[in-house]
Amino acid sequence: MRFKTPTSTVLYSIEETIKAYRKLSQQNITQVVPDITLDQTLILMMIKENDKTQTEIADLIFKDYASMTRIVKLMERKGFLLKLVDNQDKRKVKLEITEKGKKVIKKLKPTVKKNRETALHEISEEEQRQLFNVLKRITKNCQ
Amino acid sequence: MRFKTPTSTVLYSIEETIKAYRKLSQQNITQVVPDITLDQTLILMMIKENDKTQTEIADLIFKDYASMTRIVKLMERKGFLLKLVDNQDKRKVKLEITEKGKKVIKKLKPTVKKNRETALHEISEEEQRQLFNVLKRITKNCQ
DNA sequence: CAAATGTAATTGATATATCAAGTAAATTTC
DNA sequence: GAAATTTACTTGATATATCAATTACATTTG
Repeated sequence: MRFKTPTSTVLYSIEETIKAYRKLSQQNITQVVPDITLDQTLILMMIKENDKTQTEIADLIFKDYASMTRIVKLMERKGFLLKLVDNQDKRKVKLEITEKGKKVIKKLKPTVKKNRETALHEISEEEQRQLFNVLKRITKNCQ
Repeated sequence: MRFKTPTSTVLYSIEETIKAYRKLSQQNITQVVPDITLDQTLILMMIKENDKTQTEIADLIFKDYASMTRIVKLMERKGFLLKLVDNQDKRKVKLEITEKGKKVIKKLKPTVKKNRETALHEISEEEQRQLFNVLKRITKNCQ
């Protein structure tokens, strides 16, 4: 069998797609809140949903812990959240959203929703299920 | 309809999958050639297949031109390739693989092939086609 | 309980992503 | 054919990715 050119595999469509989606998302987010990134937005939303530590949130959004530390530092600097030491276990960091952060979430929720709808326009539930299924299997193959 | 948590969308499976694949690929590449990245490997392989300019190769692998400039600079520093000015159009950069670069390609070709096979293990041709199809539609939706 | 081991997070070094602004060469327009 | 526009690439600034090494605290073991 001939060697396929790097971009002729479906794996590169995956890259292409996620880049296109991230670009769209960032552009729309910037129009509503100019000084926040897509990743920061997702982190804010994840904090709100749970009461997890920094590391647990990192796992949820597939971030390396080192990246997470740095993203959180920037978010703290921008006043979106506060880092608090967990009193039960002083190694752990709890993240608390500031008022500014809450306002940002409120403003961006519709944007995030719209981005997803835009991306998944006319992709049926069944197709999404299949996509999810195949992606999960590929992920497992890689682990 | 309730607002979905950021990670409950298929869009985050896409991120998860590509990260897992890149990690696997990088680990296997490093075992064979310790000082090259996955992106650099793909660029080398794309140069070999075509006779394209730097910008054209950037487009093929979905790289921003600024990123491409920097990646190419590092690759030149490591001796994998040379940057040559196109004499027909002096704005354009042609990329030439060095002997060292050629050896690297030869060594890594089986690794790249194996990585793809690992990732796509037991994903049928039909599933790959469908995956490709849906991903392309999502990409278009985002553009 | 002191030593060994494990865990959560940080830091350093290097690579890549992205946008905006800039440069130099080529092409178009008037 | 000089001025305006476009094209190919570069540079600066900032954000994120990744691995390895380190720190601080927690838990386990002997």
